[in-house]
Amino acid sequence: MKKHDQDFIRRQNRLTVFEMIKNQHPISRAAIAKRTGMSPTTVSRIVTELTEQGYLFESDQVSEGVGRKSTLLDIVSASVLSIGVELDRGHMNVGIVDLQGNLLCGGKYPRDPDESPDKTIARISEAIDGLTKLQEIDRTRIVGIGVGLPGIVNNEKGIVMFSVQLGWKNVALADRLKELTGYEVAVDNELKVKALAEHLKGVAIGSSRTALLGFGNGVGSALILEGEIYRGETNSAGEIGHTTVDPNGMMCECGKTGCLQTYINIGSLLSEANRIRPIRTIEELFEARRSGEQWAVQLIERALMYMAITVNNIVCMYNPDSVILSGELVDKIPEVYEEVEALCHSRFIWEPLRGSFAFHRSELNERGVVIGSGLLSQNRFFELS
Amino acid sequence: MKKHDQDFIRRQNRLTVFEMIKNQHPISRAAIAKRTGMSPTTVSRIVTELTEQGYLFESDQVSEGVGRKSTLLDIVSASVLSIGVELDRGHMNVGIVDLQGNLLCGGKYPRDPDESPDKTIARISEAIDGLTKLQEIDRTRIVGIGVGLPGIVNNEKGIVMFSVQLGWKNVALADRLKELTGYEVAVDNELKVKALAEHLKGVAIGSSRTALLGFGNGVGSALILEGEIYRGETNSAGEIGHTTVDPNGMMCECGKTGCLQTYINIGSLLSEANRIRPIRTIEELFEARRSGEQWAVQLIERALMYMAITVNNIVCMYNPDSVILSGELVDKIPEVYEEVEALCHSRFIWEPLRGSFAFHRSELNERGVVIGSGLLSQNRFFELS
DNA sequence: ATTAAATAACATCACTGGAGAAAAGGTCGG
DNA sequence: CCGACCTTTTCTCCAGTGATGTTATTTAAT
Repeated sequence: MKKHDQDFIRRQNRLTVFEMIKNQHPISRAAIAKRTGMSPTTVSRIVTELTEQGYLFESDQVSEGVGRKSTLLDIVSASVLSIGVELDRGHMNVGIVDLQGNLLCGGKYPRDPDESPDKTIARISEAIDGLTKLQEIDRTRIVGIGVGLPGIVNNEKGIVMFSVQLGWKNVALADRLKELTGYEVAVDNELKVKALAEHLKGVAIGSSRTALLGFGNGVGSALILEGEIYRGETNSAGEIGHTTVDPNGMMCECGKTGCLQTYINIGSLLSEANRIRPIRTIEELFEARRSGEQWAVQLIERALMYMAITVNNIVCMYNPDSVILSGELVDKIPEVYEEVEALCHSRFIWEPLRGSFAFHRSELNERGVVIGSGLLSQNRFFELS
Repeated sequence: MKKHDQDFIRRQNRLTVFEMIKNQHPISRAAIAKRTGMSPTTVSRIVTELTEQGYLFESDQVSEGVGRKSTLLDIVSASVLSIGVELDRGHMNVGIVDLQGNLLCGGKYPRDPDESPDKTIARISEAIDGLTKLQEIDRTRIVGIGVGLPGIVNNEKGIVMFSVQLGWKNVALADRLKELTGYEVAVDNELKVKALAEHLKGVAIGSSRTALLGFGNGVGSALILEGEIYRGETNSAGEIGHTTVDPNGMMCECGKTGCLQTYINIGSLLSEANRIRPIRTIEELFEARRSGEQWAVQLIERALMYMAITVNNIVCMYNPDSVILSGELVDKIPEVYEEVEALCHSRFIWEPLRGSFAFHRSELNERGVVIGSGLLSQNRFFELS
């Protein structure tokens, strides 16, 4: 129910042109006009404006057959920079991301799981100071900070509602970090920004409906619809960790029984494994399976089956065009992706939907959250400007 | 990546004004201007135009305190009519729906489950002829036909991909019906249009994210996002009947095991019941439970539990602001709604999401599909005009 | 006299379309 | 073989269209 006026048109068209160049560079003015349906005049005017603001440059002259050469336009990728932050229980990652989603520089910092929010926020700020002091970075080009973390986030107000992994509850992360650094801060759930990154710069470029699944210390999913993160009413959409997959199953920390996460969480798998014999890491567990220990075979096969079931349930409900598997389990253990995919295709996907989507493994891996957070904050910036 | 131009603005603003009057009638020009942010001039101009086209009329003059009286505007509800059709295995419903979602007239017609598509389509056409011959109906105001049916539908092309209930596969319903009647035809899944009806005229007015669940001969769900049906890639979003809820469960007709529908389908419940003793209808089954027959208690309680689990899974994935229960089971058996709601609130909804959504029972009941189909075709009409 | 609703006349501004300059390839006659 | 000429394409300039917004005016109530 919002009005539309000339200003809206202008901003929208500017954005359309900019996005098109960002995604399909290098490209000529004429090609943009053709593809968007705008008149060449309009495109030219917008391009002039964007060039003056330093976002674009004319990269080359190329002959398209007969006629005047077309001048190709390209993005000045360093014209907009943002800082991406990944917060997790035991570590944090900070990086500087450019317009094209490249990680210009970055660092990994350990974090004490019991660290207070204030301490962590201060250390993020220090890390940013450190990175931006590197000479190549033009600090005036930084438009904001994005933070991705596990847990439920109020993304509008930038508040971490609660995060089991961080041990946080009701932390006004955005406000405090903005106070400290002066930059605009966007906060969101890690899987949501990771999905955004894969959609914009990873394996799901061009997809209209991307579903990303994260199998790791938590279990979750995220959905990108027409380039936008689907959030739901309280930004909790995709919290599949507590969907019930077996009413007779184990007790979950949430107080229900048979939650999905009790079957495929790394923590749950390890604690189950330790009923048999001491197992420290998930790699050890898979090693035990490879060497044929029956209990490990059973435990892991059950987990893999539930992962395939989860893919099916996601596909039935979201009906996406791309499904991406990600998370520690997928990144660290090569067979997880392959076996889940095989299970899906052979048995667990409802037949009418087989082939309705592309199956991918995360391409950006552990850089996904940092890149996604950075891109999120850039998106926020462009929406406003 | 589409251009925005003045024409787009104009259409959009016209629609905005029209929608606002439709939803908040009666309302004055000034109030519309305030709420949309448009200038009074623009609103006045659009109102004049819509009035000339016969969609609006000035209903009353009301003094809002000091100052000139405001003239209230209202919808001419009969200015746009459409035909809603509900197709099901054993019957079909046809009705005429006005702008406000009122069912002006309608009829129920039996259908032979083995009837061929051509026969059914011909009978729909006859039924429409019958209804439109009623004198009160201004046939020139009818803008199209909407059809809702169980099954997977290609809504863009109006093709019924397949429908177990109707026994149809690859039927070009829209094209054939358009040929026969001359009207534009929109086709969609019954739950999707039912959700649309509840969102526009039923129990979920004003909701931004409505999830509707249908428990009946099939099991399904539909999601309305910001007033639009969420369809997914192949218009199959929300097909929860074949999400897996118990990998060790019963064989489903789809070839997988433990599909949700094997637990709560009316058909499945009856066939399970008949292992014990002959049971014809779902009412009989619930009667058996009320009289304390243990097998019936168990069977039904299991079903109710799975319904609650389904609500939880929907809530976790879609994170809606409203959840609507509908379908034959809910409509015919009063305790289903109450018990499922009780189960949800006491045990089955993940704690952080309790209270994040409103729980409703379908308000339009068996008229929902007819009304929704009619409104769908009206929406289609307004998008184009 | 003041306030609010509706309207009329005028102003603003984003896009369009046509004309024209620039630049390259193709064609054709000498 | 080569230069003149034509065609095609890109891009820009300028006037024109049509949407909304602004300001002033009329009407009606406190």
